[in-house]
Amino acid sequence: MGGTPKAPRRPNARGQGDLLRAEIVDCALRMLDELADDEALSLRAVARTLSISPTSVYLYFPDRDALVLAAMHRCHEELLRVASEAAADHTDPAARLRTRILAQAGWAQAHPGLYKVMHESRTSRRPGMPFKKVMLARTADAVRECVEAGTARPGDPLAVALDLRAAVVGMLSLRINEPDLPWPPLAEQVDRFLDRLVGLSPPPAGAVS
Amino acid sequence: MGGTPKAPRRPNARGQGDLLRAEIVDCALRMLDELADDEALSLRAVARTLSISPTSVYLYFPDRDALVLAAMHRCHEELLRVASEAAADHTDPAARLRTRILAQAGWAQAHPGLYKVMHESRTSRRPGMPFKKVMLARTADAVRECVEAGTARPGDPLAVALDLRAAVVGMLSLRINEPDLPWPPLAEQVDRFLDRLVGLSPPPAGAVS
DNA sequence: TGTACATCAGTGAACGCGCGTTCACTGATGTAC
DNA sequence: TGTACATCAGTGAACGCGCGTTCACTGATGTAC
Repeated sequence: MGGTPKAPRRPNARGQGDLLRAEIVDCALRMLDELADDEALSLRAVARTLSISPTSVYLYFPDRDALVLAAMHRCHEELLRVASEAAADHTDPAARLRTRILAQAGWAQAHPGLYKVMHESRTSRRPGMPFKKVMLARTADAVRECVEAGTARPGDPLAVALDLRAAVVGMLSLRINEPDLPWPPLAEQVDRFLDRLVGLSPPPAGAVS
Repeated sequence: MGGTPKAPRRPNARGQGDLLRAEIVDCALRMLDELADDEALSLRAVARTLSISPTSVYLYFPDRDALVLAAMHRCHEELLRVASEAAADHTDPAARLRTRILAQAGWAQAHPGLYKVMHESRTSRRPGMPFKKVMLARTADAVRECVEAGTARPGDPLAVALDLRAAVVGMLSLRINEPDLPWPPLAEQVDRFLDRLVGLSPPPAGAVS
């Protein structure tokens, strides 16, 4: 995937031009996941993979940059959705926080390249990409719920969330960048962070791994 | 720095050819720190900055890749040296561990681009770059000293070091990539990680900020 | 029912750029005789 | 003391490549009359 061009294609039906736009974003996301580097993605490579002309991309995006931003925007939304959907399965605040973290971690392990692009790339630091800020705010909200429910150690939810996110982000980054280290099971390490940094007691039983 | 070429230069004296090699590595390191991306460094840009011909680089490195690896190798050694020198100032195991972590953090904040290149780049993941493994081993040794001295909570030093490094690496990565978040003072956050994750009591008094 | 025309989705050739790498070379300096 | 020569540090021109972007274009499909 990403290197081998698909078969030649027929133009989309009249009025269905935006289908190609979605395909371009899709393809860019797949390639970004493989490249793990937003600067390495080339508009021509995307076009080649889709068997379209490079100029066709300009029908939907003013330049290469806009394509990358569109891809990252979609990724951002999907990641927020994954975490929120996972949290919606639970009513207990502690389980909600834990599941949210595990969902993010699962997504990161499934899409390590995209994780790097979203968290570590130059483009992710640009204005208009408040990605990590939103993630932090969501984590802080989940921590606050736990504190208010009395299941977490009292404290400033934002400060606790900063500690927790640092630990989780670092763990994921190291697991991706240094997979050969003797990593414990992911859920076990996450639970230790929740216990030590948030003051959350270990969960009752099995959940998402 | 990095963009403006220096004045034209005279050839080094006979027998002093390796001086240029050192200058090339130096320059590559400065540019890597600015670029924060090993793939973005071009051999031609290095030559341009030093006012030498691109072909001169080939006198000392077989190709662009070898230049990048040489730069990262030097960076690796310097980072290890910084941490060890800082630790050598103390005999108390807890202070040694704390100072080591703070030295690494200080270096990362002084050289954010190089930090990213060393920790997050594609090149850093290649065989022959056991950079993060060595850092982890040093941290584990420092933790072991604390456990044996009874100043840290008993436990497997390697597992504790993995947790601690995850938190520290994530904190540094987030501080670099998302400087606008409401970060507490660095030493304060490090001490909290040492307390919660290692079981180390807070230190007596002031130290490196 | 036919026909002119607007609209739509997409193309092909060409541009200038910076890159890594190659090759044959220069000009100063030391050394053997 | 002179001179031929080897060695050394470094250069200049050229190559082919993939890139982002531009421009004028094609060919099918719907619509107004």
